[in-house]
Amino acid sequence: MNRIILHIDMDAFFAQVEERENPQFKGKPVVVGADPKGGSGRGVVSTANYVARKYGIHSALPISKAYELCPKAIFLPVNMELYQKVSENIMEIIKKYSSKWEIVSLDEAYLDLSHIFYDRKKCGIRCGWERAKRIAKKLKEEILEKEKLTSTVGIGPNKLIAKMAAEKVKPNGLLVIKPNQVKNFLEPLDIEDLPGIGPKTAERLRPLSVNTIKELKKLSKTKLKDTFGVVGETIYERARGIDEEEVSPEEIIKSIGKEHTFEKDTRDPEILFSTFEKIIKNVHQELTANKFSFKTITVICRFQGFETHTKSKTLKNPTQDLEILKSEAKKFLLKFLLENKKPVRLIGLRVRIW
DNA sequence: AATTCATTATCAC
DNA sequence: CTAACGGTGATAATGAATT
Repeated sequence: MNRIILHIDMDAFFAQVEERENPQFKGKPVVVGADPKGGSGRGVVSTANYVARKYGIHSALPISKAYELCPKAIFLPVNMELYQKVSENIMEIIKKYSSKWEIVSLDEAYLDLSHIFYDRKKCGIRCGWERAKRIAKKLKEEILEKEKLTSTVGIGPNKLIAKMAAEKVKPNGLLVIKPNQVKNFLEPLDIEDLPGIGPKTAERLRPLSVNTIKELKKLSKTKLKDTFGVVGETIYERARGIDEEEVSPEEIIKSIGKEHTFEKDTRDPEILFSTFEKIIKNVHQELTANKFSFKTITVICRFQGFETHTKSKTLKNPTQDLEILKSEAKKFLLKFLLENKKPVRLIGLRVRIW
């Protein structure tokens, strides 16, 4: 079945919302994320607006580096409640454009517009893509009108192409890639532009003289499968623009967790255990609020130097008992401290839902 | 021998 | 000291433990 899939992505979402709320920020570099603390902050950048990006600041960049690149930027904490509220409004708008939608995150969604091929007699199959483009313009306009925020839309024959198209024309862009354009669109792109190829995978491909998708396509399915396993096969398909993933709002949570990075690495048991206690309670709270039981408990401990370890235990039977969670989790933390004498950077707890 | 469990690695947002 | 590196969640690989 031929499809028309739309992907919409809000431009520098968190930063743009902050700019909307504080018009005096317009034209200035805005960085939403951890507190830089005069250069000693430990977190990362959540979102940088496009002015800040000119300084080389981007998502996931350590906030200390961001501060170094542009100390005069406006640094703001993440106001998640605000973004959540704005996101809900936007998603309500998006959902009106097709009954087949999928919310990916606070600022991203897919729409399946395939129905426009059929639902108007006088419009033959030929004009489907033109109509999709009109719809996208309308959607972008409505969001700008009602929420005063710009977005970028990509349209393609599947989710993969729609997403990659949007990625290429940010910010405030609109790009339609029809089936016969997929090959030319993909081939010149860098391998890291392909969803699923991150820094590690790219690092292994570049020495093989594989830097573009065109070059990636020279590798056989067998070679990719042997080198990268299941992911390798997916990469093979994606490099050819093949993606059959449906647009659907499935959302089955499989695990819940909380973690915390300390301001300074520490071995102080008071700090470690009181923080861990809060984490445990938070996880349990989340659990009971959703009437979930858990069966597997995983404790994460990251030491100085970023050395990260996990310990996990699967219970005989699923339970909701806070006391079991507490005692098992604390046992693990204690073990970590006995096994490893380094100061602790992060502790975390995750449970697999039953 | 097959399945589950524990751990690490990688990716995305 | 020469990188800096959050929080949340998913999935896969691999080897060990269990059934």
